[in-house]
Amino acid sequence: MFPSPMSDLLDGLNDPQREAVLHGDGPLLVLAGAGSGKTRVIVSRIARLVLEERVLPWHILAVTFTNKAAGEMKSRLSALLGLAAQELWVQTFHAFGARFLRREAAHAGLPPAFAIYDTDDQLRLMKRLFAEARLDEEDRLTPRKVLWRIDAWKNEATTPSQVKVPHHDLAGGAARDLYAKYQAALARAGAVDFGDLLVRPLRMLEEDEALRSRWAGRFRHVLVDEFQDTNPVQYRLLRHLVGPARNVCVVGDDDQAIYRWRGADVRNILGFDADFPGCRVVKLERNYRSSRNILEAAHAVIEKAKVRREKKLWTEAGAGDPLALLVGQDEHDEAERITRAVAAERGRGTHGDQIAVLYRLNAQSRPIEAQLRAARIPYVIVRGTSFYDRAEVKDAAAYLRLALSPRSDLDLERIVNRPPRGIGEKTVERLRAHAATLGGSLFEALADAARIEGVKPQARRALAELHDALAALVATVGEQDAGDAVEATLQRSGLLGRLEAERTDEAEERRENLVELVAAAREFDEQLADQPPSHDPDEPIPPPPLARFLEQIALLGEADAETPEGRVALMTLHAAKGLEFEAVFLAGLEDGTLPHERPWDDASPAERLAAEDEERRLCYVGMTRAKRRLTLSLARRRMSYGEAGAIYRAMEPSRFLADLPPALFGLLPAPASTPAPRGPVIRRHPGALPGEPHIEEDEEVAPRAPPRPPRASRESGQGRTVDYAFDQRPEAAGRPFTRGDTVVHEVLGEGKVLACDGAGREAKVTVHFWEAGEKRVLARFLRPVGG
DNA sequence: CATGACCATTTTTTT
DNA sequence: AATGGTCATG
Repeated sequence: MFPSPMSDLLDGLNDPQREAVLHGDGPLLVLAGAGSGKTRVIVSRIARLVLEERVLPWHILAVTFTNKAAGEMKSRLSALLGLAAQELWVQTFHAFGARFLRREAAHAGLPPAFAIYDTDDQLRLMKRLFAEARLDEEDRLTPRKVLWRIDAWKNEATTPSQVKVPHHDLAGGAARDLYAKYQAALARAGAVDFGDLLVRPLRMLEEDEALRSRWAGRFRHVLVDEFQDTNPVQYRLLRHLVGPARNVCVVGDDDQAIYRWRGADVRNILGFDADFPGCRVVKLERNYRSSRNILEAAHAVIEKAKVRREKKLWTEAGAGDPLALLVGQDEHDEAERITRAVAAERGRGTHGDQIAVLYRLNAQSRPIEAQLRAARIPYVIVRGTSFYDRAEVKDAAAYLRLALSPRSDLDLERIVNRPPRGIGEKTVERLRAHAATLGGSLFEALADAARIEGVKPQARRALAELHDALAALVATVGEQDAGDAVEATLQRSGLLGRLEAERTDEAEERRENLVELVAAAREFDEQLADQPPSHDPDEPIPPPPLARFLEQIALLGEADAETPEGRVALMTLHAAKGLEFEAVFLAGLEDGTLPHERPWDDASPAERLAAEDEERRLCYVGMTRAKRRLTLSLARRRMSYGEAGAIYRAMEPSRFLADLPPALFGLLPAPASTPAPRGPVIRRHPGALPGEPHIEEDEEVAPRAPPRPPRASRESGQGRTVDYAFDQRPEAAGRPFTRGDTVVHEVLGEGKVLACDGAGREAKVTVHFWEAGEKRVLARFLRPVGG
């Protein structure tokens, strides 16, 4: 007998996994703990639907939250289904929204090649509106804060006219007015922002019966990954897309809900079975990823969350290595210790790309990068964007968007004097005024440059030249491949010429970035060419390649770029969701960093608790990324804004550390005591608000502590232990423990070995520790090396 | 109008 | 630290 594709799909699945894959029609909720094989379940289920149930690929919609997740799913499906996989609708919610709006552009009142404004565009637009409304940050209202509110409104599908603001809330009222103006500006430019990608399709579906039934009948199966992170708009959108057969499968884990700040509502998953009566619920609680120590630790943290569904993952894996804790004097020292430990990890044969350093804030990556670079350890920063965030690339993108939709005033304002062509603020003001009298866009005013009042001949000529260049691009770009369009634009705009003329290293780097942009566009063209012709009868005429390329840039950043092999990955905890590594380093376990605290917001107590819960889940997500080894680290003090201020803030170890059972950590011989380095330290005086530090001035700045020797030294004995942690694992001690040894426990502090049996490869050690004035006993098995 | 010096502000987290 | 904005100067 030949193995059927089906038996391959089910091979090695446990019972609940099988149940989820084989579930027939009707709603299905899969509660999938970290590392429980959830992606495999979704992928196998989709493959089964296509292979077994003969569902047409374009009748299946699978949505994820991140591009990484979508990419992973697609590539696994390609392996199972071949070319058919390309016709599945597997994408992020936002990418789906964009696709929806492209199809229904006419209906939505959008140009077919509408632009997608990213955060940066949004901010610039809002600043412009502030300037026009002559609002100088009244009532502590800043462009950023307004955008924040708009985002929140959009997450709940609230239109400007639906916004309810109490009379006395002046800032709220102003924000609402700005929201209306902001939407009007987007409409004028024929653009949408990220929020619109979800809200507009939702409104269209809610308002148009015919459209609704068309889309509700379109997908025979809808699957949603990371369902715990859906916000109200996404959820309502989803409900419209689920057809009458109610074939909806959602997969998620309330313990991994980390997007509350973006409007995600865990109640979507907690109440799903109520919303879809008769829903089958499958729980995946067996973890296949991590050692038991790691799971225990993660569970100890998540268990303390105030609001959560009680559950516990289990595993058949062994205890594995103990956790380790590195304590640095400051963020540099922390980074140094992490780097040494990473080097040791690689020394044991772990591949670089199986090692990750995770942190709460992007800013934490800097010192770690510096140390890794110094140690010549190759690394990558995994971040949504970076390449496409560069100024020159954004300039180029603005030209490209203008070429597709010349009405986009925001883009025109950005590039009107880039490269510098002698058009200053005054000229732009006149241009704007002229556009206003014409009642048209800046581009139309530009066409009429000859008649703008009060512009000097020189500037007038510059305006006319810019218009000619843009008009030429507008005429050609729609017909071209993305690569050709980008190349022509870089030439015609003068962006490239300017950088070539400038003979500095910086200009050269910028020029290379632009060349890289052309290469990316060409690669995109090739991908398009490789795609098989669609079998979907509803497939509309595709928009110009350039428009699709720009969409990819807006939605994807460079996340799609292949992850370089063998490099240690650095990323935020948010970015790490859904990934796994042999060894994980979780940095910055301090109160204030993780859990992160925002001193400036005056949230209600309930808010604060909910926020702390989310930080806990974030910590949990980070810990559960690790398969075999988990190392936590912290800095005892941390510099706030850069080196210049030279102001440290003293940090307390994270409250989450206190939740970890001490026995999960390794036991080590006591290190030589090192005096704490002296330096200016900020302490919060009792009763002070966070963020209002008291600076202790009596301490002198001392050079940073010299790097520690990598091996534990033995001589201390009595000495007061300064660090309560030490960054070697037991085997690094180089010899077995004996009675009377002074040891340092990474959490409890210093203790003495009272009993010790077994002399060979394993020894049982009983140690007494003094913790907060209380004597505690710790017993553990250790495997010292050598002897 | 362009340029450069000086300053204030910034930090969550991502699509 | 790095960015963005304001102001004075050429």
